[in-house]
Amino acid sequence: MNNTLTLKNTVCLGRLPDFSVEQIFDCGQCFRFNKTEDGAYEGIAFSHYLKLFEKDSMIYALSDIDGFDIGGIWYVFLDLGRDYGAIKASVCRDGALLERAADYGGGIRILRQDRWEALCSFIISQNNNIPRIKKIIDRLCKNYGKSFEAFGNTYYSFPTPEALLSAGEEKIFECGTGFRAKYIMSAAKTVFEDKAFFDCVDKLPSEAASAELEKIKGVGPKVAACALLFGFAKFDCMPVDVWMKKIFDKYFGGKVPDFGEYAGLVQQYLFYYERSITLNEEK
DNA sequence: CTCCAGGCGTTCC
DNA sequence: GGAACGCATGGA
Repeated sequence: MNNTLTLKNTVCLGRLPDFSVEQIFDCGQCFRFNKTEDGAYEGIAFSHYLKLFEKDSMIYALSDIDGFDIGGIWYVFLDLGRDYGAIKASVCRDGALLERAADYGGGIRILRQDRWEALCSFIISQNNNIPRIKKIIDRLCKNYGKSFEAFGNTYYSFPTPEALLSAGEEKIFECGTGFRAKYIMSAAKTVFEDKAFFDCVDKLPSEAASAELEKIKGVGPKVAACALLFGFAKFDCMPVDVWMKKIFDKYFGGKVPDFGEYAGLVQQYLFYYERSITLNEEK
């Protein structure tokens, strides 16, 4: 990458409270961002390139498009308009686990991802691990996404439902999706045939929205919750999987607590906290 | 070799 | 209603 170009196009976002680039992109909520050699994170969202890094407690960004001002695509994507400090103060009062988890992952923001990408990505995530999920999505994008140039490099957008439908189930299977290929096709078909599908889902309260998504073959409560949290910013949706059930069993006596309005965010703090501890123990 | 990974559909009782 | 099982794949 051209260094002069990088410096010239980098914008400083200032000191962002409750904002950690590493935590945001390393907490398992998105699959198209990776750490660079120089410790930044870069990736593709909404068919554009974005790179973020921290220096002297300041956040810097590089993109092939503007959008960091109020209402811009990165402003929305990074959820810059939300006061996470206030949310943390209002939800984490158990004095123990939740407090520690929110403190540990306090820089997490729930990214407002593309709705189709979120749904499709978490269909792929089922019975799968994060490195392999990333590889599969990368293949889908390279094969069926639209290419574009940014800073002298070629990147690929996430494929549209139409592009995947045109490719056909066999080709999607060949990207390593396995038994999920038919699920991806059914989701693509639903979204392609009903242009208002996501807008309808968005208008529904979370429980009804989940039921609507679960009509798609291969979408269960977990995939629906992830899609609604990360694609629709429905913060009360809590993606409870086998992993989280173990945590609830360990700390809450097996029952899944009701974390209320911000259950999804609280769950993400817990997920990141417990997972990081486990990963560190393995090292 | 077996086991597991941010699950879900099917089949059985 | 819920427990058991298969599913594609690759890394540990």
